[in-house]
Order: sequence, then C-alpha cells, then structure tokens
Amino acid sequence: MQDTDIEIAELAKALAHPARLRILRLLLATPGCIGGDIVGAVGLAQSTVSEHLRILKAAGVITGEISGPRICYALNPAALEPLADFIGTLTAPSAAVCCVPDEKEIS
Amino acid sequence: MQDTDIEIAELAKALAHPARLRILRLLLATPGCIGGDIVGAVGLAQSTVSEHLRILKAAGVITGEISGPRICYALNPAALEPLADFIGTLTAPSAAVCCVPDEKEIS
DNA sequence: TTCGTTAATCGTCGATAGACGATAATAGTG
DNA sequence: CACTATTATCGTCTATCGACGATTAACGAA
Repeated sequence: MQDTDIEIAELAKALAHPARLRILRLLLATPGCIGGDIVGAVGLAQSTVSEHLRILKAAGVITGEISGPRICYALNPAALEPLADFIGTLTAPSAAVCCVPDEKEIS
Repeated sequence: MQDTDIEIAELAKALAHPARLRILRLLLATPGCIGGDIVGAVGLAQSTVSEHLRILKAAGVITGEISGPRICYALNPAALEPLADFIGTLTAPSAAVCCVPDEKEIS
C-alpha cells in the first residue's frame, strides 16, 4: 500500500500549485494544440512554465507531442484516477462506486 | 478563479505526502476516536505526526476534538470537494455528471 | 547553410517543507 | 497540589520547490 500512497502523493503534488492548475484549465479549455501560449497565459517566465509542464508530464497528467517547432500538450485525465479513487474512498465511505465501472475505452 | 485555484492547490498539497495519506486511511478505517495511535501506525516521531495532523487540520480535511487528555480526530471529506470537482472537470469533459445529483448544486 | 522561433536545460538564489529531539502546554488522576 | 499521559510548539538541520535569466537544442523557413 505504500507505493500506492507514494503514487497518489505524487499526483497530488502535481496539482499542488496554482500555476499548474491554471495550465490544466487552459488545456481543458483549448482542445487544440497550444504551445507557448501557455507562457503568456500564466504570466510566468518561459523557463518556469517549462518546469511546470515538465512536472505535469512527469506525473502523467499531460502528454506532449512534437508538432513542428512547437509542442502540442494534451490532457491525460486517466492518470489522475488513483488520486480520484482515493478521494472517492474518503468522501463516499458508504456508496463506494457510483459510476460506470470501465470508462477506459470510450471511443 | 485564482483564489479557487489557490484553495484547490492547498487541498492537493495537504494530500501530497504519503504519511498524510496514511493518516487519512487510518482515520477512515477507524471510525472511533484515535489519538496517539497514529504515531505508532505511521512510524514517525510524535512531533512529525503532530505536524502532519496540523497540516491536515489547517486544510480542513480532518477535525480534532478534545476528548479528555487526548484528541479525537475525524475525517471531514466535504472539505475535499473543490479538489474533487476540479479532478472531475478534467476527467469527465463530456459526461459531466455521473453520480447522485443531490450532493451539491451541480453547475 | 544560416536565421528565427520555440522548448528544454543549467545555474543560482530565496523560501518552504519535512524530520527530529527537546521542551512546553493541557487535562485527568491520586 | 503533584504526577502522569497526551499533544502542541520550538529550534535546528537538510532537502526540495519555485522562480528567474542565460544558455542550449531542435526544427522550419529563407
């Protein structure tokens, strides 16, 4: 159970910064690819934003795909499942499962 | 939206440590009050555990009630709702609501 | 190939987190 | 009141985070 907790803690740490939440919201609101627009949107230095993107990528929350000279970032919400499950366990001690059991392959 | 992100980041930070996750699991598995049993369970120094408990309490994730010479800690899962909502927004861009609709007003 | 654009990396700095032992503070008991 | 048990706080240390400027790497276009 310890490595699971470590994994969940890593995910939570990835979300534990307003700038990273902002980036995720930005990616959610922008279905297409955006590259350095993130830098302008969060109002931080380019290197700082790159570091935040690296952290999010390392946690698996986003994916980066090279698209010409820039990089297309996209959300990977499935990576957050362990964290979501943990929160769900805490918030719903009685009604454990509420959703469809496998939403992995939807398309 | 910024203060919301800060609040969510604070919640995520509270979960961003294996020892704190362990404490939360312990509280979930122990409906009754436990005090210093947490210290023995997590295997850290008493002062360190007290600090983790303080962080969790500051985030509102747990509550502490004085019960004689010891303190009864209890989960307060409702405090995690902003974080859970955020994750839900990311993970379910299309199917927004999947659960019981009466928990909060779904917006 | 050379240039311009974009992203990642490096080095550095200050601030914060995390751990510990030691020391208070609190509450019940004799 | 004195004593014990439990918890919180303090002081200190190391490690990590977060931000920045500067530099480097990768790629398309001229």
